[in-house]
Amino acid sequence: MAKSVSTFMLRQRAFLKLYLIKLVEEERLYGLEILETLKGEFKAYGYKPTHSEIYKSLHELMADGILDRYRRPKEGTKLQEVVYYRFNDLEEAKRYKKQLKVELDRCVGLLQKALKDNYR
Amino acid sequence: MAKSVSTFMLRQRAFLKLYLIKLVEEERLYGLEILETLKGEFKAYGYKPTHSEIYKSLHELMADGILDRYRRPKEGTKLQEVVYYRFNDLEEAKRYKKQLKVELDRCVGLLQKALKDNYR
DNA sequence: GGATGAACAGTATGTTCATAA
DNA sequence: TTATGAACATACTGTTCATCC
Repeated sequence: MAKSVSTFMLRQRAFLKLYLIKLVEEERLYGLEILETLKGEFKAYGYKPTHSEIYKSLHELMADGILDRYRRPKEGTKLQEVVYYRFNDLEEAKRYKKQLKVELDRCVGLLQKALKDNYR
Repeated sequence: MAKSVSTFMLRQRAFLKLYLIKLVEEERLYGLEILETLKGEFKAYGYKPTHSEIYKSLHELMADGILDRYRRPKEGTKLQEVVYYRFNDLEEAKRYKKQLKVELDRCVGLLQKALKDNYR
């Protein structure tokens, strides 16, 4: 059930989902940790995602069947439960990544065309 | 009265305004001719602007004080009047272009980071 | 039918509120 | 206070409608 691709630029949601897949591959983080990690990553690029976009992106990845979630006590503590994510369908995740590559290339091409056409 | 810059990606409207400034510099075209020209330009990039985005972008450039408009019979005909555009404030146009350059560079940087971080 | 523009509708995304621990 | 999520509000953009040649 692929979303129809936005015609002009890729949407923030799609961009975040790509990074969420990467983070789930690499480390175990819960929602707000993910948020802080990504804020750090993108700070130099003037982009600061919000908690609600992160959660919505995670939920969308679950609706896509790519991730699922489990509750577990936060590292170090015994009491507070937080939500972690893992892959439900790794093949689907790979397919999503591959698709995003095409879209990212297209968008870079469009923006670079604008730079070429309008400057110097 | 600059619009606050979208944090994630530049908006379609801003992108179109940049190209509209370029077209007004280069040739005299009215709305639907501009639309067809830009459809041709971006076809290879999977982007197809709509007539209503073009008109809204033109109107916004007038509201910004950058362009103004005049009616004139369509080339070749005597009867039908169409709307052409010319610069009202060329300095402001240059300022807009300069600002967009920064934003385009930022966006390309963000997308290329995503390519670098997520693929090979 | 071509040209311009406005109205309307849907979607994308940010801000605020609710709940729990 | 931190964590999660939903609700709400707004911004962006595409589709449809209206009007005028």
